Amino acid sequence: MPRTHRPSVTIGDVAAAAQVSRSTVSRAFTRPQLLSPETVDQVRAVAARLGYVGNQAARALSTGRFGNIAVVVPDIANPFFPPLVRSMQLAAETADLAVFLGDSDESAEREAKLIARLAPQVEGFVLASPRLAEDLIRELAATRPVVLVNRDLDGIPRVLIDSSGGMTEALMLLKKLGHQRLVYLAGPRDSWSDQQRREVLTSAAAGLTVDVIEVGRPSYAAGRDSVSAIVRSGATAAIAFDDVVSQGVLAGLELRGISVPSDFSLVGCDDTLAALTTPALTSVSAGAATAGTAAAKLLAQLLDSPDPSAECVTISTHLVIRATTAGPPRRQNPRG
Amino acid sequence: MPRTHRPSVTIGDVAAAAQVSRSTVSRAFTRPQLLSPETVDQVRAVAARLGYVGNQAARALSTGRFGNIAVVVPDIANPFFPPLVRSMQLAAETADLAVFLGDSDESAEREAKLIARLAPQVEGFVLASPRLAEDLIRELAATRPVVLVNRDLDGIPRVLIDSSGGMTEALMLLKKLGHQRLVYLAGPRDSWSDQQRREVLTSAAAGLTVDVIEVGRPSYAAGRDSVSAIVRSGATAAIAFDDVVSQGVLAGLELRGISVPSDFSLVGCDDTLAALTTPALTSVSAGAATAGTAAAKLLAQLLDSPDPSAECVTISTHLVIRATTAGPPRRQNPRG
DNA sequence: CTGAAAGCGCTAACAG
DNA sequence: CTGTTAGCGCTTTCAG
Repeated sequence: MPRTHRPSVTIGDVAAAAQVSRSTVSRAFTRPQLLSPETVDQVRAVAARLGYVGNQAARALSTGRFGNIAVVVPDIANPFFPPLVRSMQLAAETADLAVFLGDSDESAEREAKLIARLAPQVEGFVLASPRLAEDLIRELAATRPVVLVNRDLDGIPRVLIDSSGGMTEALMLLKKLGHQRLVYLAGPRDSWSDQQRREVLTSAAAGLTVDVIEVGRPSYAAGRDSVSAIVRSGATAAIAFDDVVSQGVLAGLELRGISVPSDFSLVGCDDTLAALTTPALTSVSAGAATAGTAAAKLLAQLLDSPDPSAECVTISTHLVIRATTAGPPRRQNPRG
Repeated sequence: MPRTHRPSVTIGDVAAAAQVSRSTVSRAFTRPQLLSPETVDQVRAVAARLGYVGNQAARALSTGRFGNIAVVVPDIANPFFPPLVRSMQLAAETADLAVFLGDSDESAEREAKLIARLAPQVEGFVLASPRLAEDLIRELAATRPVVLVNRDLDGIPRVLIDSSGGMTEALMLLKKLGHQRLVYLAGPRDSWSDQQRREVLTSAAAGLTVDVIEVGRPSYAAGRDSVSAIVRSGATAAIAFDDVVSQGVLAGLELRGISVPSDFSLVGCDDTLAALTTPALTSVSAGAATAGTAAAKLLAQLLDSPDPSAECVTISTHLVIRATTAGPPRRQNPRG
């Protein structure tokens, strides 16, 4: 039955070359304990020589395991995610897991579609900053292992980057420097990170006045355009939802001749761009890479033994002080 | 033979319930034209009622088609790649293709491993800036459709971002501004982009003197550390292999009290960070997103009809002039 | 410890 | 138009 011809080396080829049965080859990889060490070595050597790579689809058909996971992010072009995805992929590789990437374009609907499309070939999901409704996530998680990143759903394994440490430090620093009034440039409302940051800032303000300015989808332009509102607020410092927004603010400030940090202080979040720019930004570190590794490991472990006890790993943050923070200007308002 | 039990409804269940053969069920989904409309409707109705979802692995095993492609990049954390990957994934989605992501960590060896691992579940590859040896790429391309990005291998479909336009413009601008001596901060030798840029700069120098400084793996630190060599060269302007290096140079320059652009002019490449920083960088646009879309479309088309004529789409570049370029400093110190 | 044989769920000739 | 049949490449009882 001649069909689509795929010239790849199969388990049969290896078996023939090694003069053993197919089963033996199979066992050499999946359950070497059942074979004599010499056989294992020999078979593996032959396999390596031939460049044999197990056909995952066939394996999956037989075992129900695909050896694939999917990571879906709202926007891979957002500098927060690449390190996350990267470390996840590297960690997945050591568990011999291949990874699908889904970019939902910040849309819950597209996220759902992606998940549905990927689900039949995937053993588990890593959902990074998912925009999906809680019940849909729970529904998915009932089906197969799901690890959340930066979304706090009780009972579902998750890794959370806890901004509160860094945020509090930022608050303290600003206070110590003498600022009294600041603004938070808030991110998307359905982002857990934003909710957390917002809460820390408004509840633990430590005697400072902090106004919230909504910038919507975090972008450079959004940051730049928020400057007039910042100036209007009379604040002498700002904390931005992320470094991209922060850069935008920096640009907007320069445009108005307000210089940082002498006239105005600025703190970003995530430390994605912060170290790479001039001036270097003060920022709350995020450890996205750490989170990625943790998520992959958590998922791999879940696949091995579907542990019902949902783990939650928390990654703490701290403030990295660079060049954009200083005391408030002498005059009451920076060029009002 | 009781094995891993997967409670899912199979084609057989549908066939039984609908009182038809398995083939009929199969055809109802894959080639409805071959069936009477009533049969199709009936089968589909039963399938829907039972919640039947085709098993991808089985389908793939039988047809050799997975509906999956893979994109492998040297480093997804390098800001050049996320927009590329993103647009590719979005384009792939419209062709109903799911995408695997591989990060080779700039290693040809890991790249080969990833490819081998992914190959059995993938219909085609997009290899972005592959570090792999030419013969290995050709070997793979003989097996299945492969689209290259920024690697120029005759006979293999590829999309090339042609820097020469932008580079030449940069040269012209710098010349017009009065610079006479500049340096090129060169990237990795096995990068096609670097080779191309290097050649344009050294061959089309238009009467300018251009020295080449090797920075190795392009990074912020590499750029920053190259500043002493730049100063030593006596150049009044630099073109960097990419924006990350460019940012590093900017930082290194500031550290020495050399200000940009009044004392020194700087041009980056790829326009990845350039617009997001303060000061905004003059940079050669890259159109990574355009390249991603083009690559995905090319691959999708190749999958439909394995056209032997290897297409090569070229994306042209231009210079985006921002704040880091100006004329060379005056010989004498300006007044006071 | 190793081989033989029976499928996993699906599709694709090939009849009828 | 529809059923029969023979696998895709792998794992896994079950014998030996």
